[in-house]
Amino acid sequence: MTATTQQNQPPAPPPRRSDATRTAILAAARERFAADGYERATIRAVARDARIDPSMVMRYFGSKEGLFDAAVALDLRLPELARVPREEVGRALVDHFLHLWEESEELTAVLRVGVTNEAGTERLRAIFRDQMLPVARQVCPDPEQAPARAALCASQLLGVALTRYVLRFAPAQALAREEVVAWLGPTVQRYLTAPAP
Amino acid sequence: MTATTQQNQPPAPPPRRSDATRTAILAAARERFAADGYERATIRAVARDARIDPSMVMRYFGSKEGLFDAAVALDLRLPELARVPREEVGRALVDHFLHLWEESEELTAVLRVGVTNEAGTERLRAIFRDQMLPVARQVCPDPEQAPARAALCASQLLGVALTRYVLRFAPAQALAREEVVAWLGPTVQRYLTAPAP
DNA sequence: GTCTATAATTCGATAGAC
DNA sequence: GTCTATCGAATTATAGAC
Repeated sequence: MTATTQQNQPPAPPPRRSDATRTAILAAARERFAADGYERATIRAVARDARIDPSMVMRYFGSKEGLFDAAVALDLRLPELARVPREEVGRALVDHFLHLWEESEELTAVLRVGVTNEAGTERLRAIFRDQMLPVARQVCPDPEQAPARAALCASQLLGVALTRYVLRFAPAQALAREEVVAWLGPTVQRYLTAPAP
Repeated sequence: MTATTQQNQPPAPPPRRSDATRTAILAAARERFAADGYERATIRAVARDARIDPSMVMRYFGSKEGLFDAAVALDLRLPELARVPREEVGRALVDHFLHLWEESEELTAVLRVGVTNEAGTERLRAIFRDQMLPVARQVCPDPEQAPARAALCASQLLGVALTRYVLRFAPAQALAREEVVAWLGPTVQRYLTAPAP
């Protein structure tokens, strides 16, 4: 079945007939990378989950690294926080991150892969640099301190994700999301806006 | 050269002649697990670093998992903190952890492995349960809240180690250890002793 | 105790028929 | 676009000579 009925939708994405296969592969890849990390997430397993042939993964994405790059295009959607009052940005950030983490497996995938794969590490560094750092630059008093403050925020946000969603410490999972926000919100707020100690 | 001159030292460790090989293997294993994680840290590479034959590793430790178990016997030495005043335990904990992390590769190894290997995850959970939790029980006001407060501390301590020593975010590495202590000390102190929000 | 040789898998990647 | 078949390399683990 060829895509016959499309003549002019220049800005709209051209719906190729292979898009379904493509997205199925990517969804399966995210799941596997999140559950197993880079090394143990095999192309064969991804293909099995997507109910296609392993060689299709190679055809679509060229290599395992190409598959990872395509599967994890992480947008933290931090500009959504642009309109919260300056003194509430800590709570908002924590709440936003927890929602992000729970609504998709992409963050778990990139964290798990980032710990054992060099390309994954570089990806995490880029996300920090391009998405977290600008927020700190905008919020914190002295722009020169922005990198340090952003790094402190990242340490707490990644740390809670690590204990809650990757290592799954029982007491970390037992906390309700509102409790985590109430505890960590002031911490992140302080890292961003409090005078340096 | 056989160990001839030992007849009675019952409590003292019997210095077998193969101990040197054994410790060389373990040191190499820690290094490899810390640098590469579980999957990419091969027995062959460990043996090469220790300048022995790969089959010796199997003979000494039975399997790759046995090697990991033997290589990472993590003692956080937290009882050392028993005598610091209650209101300074936050700073002391952060300082202690940073020293631990910088003086050996064992913590990096167990964290990296814990993220992608189930046995490693279980090891990290055990360390949290047996070493971190008791400190919280001793310090925090309501013992019933100890697990939650210990989990919060772990999230910040593991988070800063993650960004500093594993992912190596540039701004996280640029911070001096004293700066990290000054920023995170109050955080951990609050997680342990401040009234619940 | 140490080493050689190799078994038994598993993986990423490729070639080519249909 | 999809699949079969397979290559070449790497791994853990074992068997056995010395």
